Amino acid sequence: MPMDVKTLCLGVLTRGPHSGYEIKKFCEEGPFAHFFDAGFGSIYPALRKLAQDGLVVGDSRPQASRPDKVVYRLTREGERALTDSLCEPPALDRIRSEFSFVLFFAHLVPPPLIRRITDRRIAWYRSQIERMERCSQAHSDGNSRAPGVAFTLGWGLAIYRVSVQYLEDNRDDLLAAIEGSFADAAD
Amino acid sequence: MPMDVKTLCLGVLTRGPHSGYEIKKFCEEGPFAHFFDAGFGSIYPALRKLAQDGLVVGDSRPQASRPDKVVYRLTREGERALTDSLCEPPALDRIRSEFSFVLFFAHLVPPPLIRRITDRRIAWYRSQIERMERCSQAHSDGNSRAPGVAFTLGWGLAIYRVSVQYLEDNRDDLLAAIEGSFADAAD
DNA sequence: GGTTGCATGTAAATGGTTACATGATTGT
DNA sequence: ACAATCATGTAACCATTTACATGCAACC
Repeated sequence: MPMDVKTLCLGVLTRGPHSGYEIKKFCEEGPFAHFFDAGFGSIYPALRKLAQDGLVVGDSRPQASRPDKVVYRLTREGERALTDSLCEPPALDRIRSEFSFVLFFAHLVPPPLIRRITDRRIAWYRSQIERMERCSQAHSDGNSRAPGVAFTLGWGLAIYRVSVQYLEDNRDDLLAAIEGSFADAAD
Repeated sequence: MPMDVKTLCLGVLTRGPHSGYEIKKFCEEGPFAHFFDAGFGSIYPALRKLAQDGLVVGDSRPQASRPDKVVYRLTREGERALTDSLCEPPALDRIRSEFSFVLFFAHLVPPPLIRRITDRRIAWYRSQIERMERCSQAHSDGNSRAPGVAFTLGWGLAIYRVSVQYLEDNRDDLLAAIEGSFADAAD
């Protein structure tokens, strides 16, 4: 088992029992929203499969006027499976950045569009940085049981900050450079 | 067409006619080896599909004692399709980092293993930084036709450098922190 | 009255990886 | 002798995305 949504679920469940919905939330707002993301369409089947394999147990809690909430928790086998896969040599990161792709070919795109998407991306990074800082504060007091949480948060913050810095420092130069070449290309 | 291997191929081919093999090379060693990667099993079918759709043309060049080399070049329609997809609002980056995942759960992994994989990762980043610096020099002279190339390279370098920095600065603290908790967990 | 949040799930389609198949040449 | 580089491709499998389906409660 390399790193798929199943392993993600096992990981989240080490932090306590949760439903599929909550796992999704964790991927969006939690401390590692940055390097892993999954949709309902992959989380629910993953949990079901894990339950079949005995790595998690689902506890169905009936709710008024809502589908039953199914809270999953790790079994011994599940813990084992997770630690086993954590001990396997991690593969290289897979990054698929459409934004970088567009910037790479910036000379083929109208400059105002480059400006717009760059500004948007900077704003998005800023919002993420804020979220991560809040998250960081929430984790700083007490919870030293999982030092990796703060570690990866700090790393993500470092990357996001340097990215904002870089984009702000170099955006205008890039725009100036393509302003000429894009005009040429549109002959 | 969002960003898939087909779009990647179109992008590479703006820099001149190339074979599938060369496109793969470009993904490994070229200036954006960092944010996109694809295997032969996806590149060859992608090129074939693009050829069917008239976005590229393949020119088969017989070679002695080797399979024919098929050199593809963009058509007008292909250029058009690329610029169209470049103008679509880029999706958020998808990152899948097994390494970060392991560090997040560092307290569940034997500390020596954490040290080993972290050292390895730092070494890998270093090698990538060197490669990118070489790449950057190669691109600095003359080639200002595509300013986005240097821009994305610089961005990648900034991220890799800050990552090495962060990992080196915080690795020992992380190890010290888990040394205690891992011993506890293994009761 | 419309949107957001809670809460689960399925089915089809897409897209990509992995493993296989072939084979000469060059370097260690 | 063995590995790596060049060179293409297919087929099976796997994982994930997307779209669909349902429906109440709370807020604006």
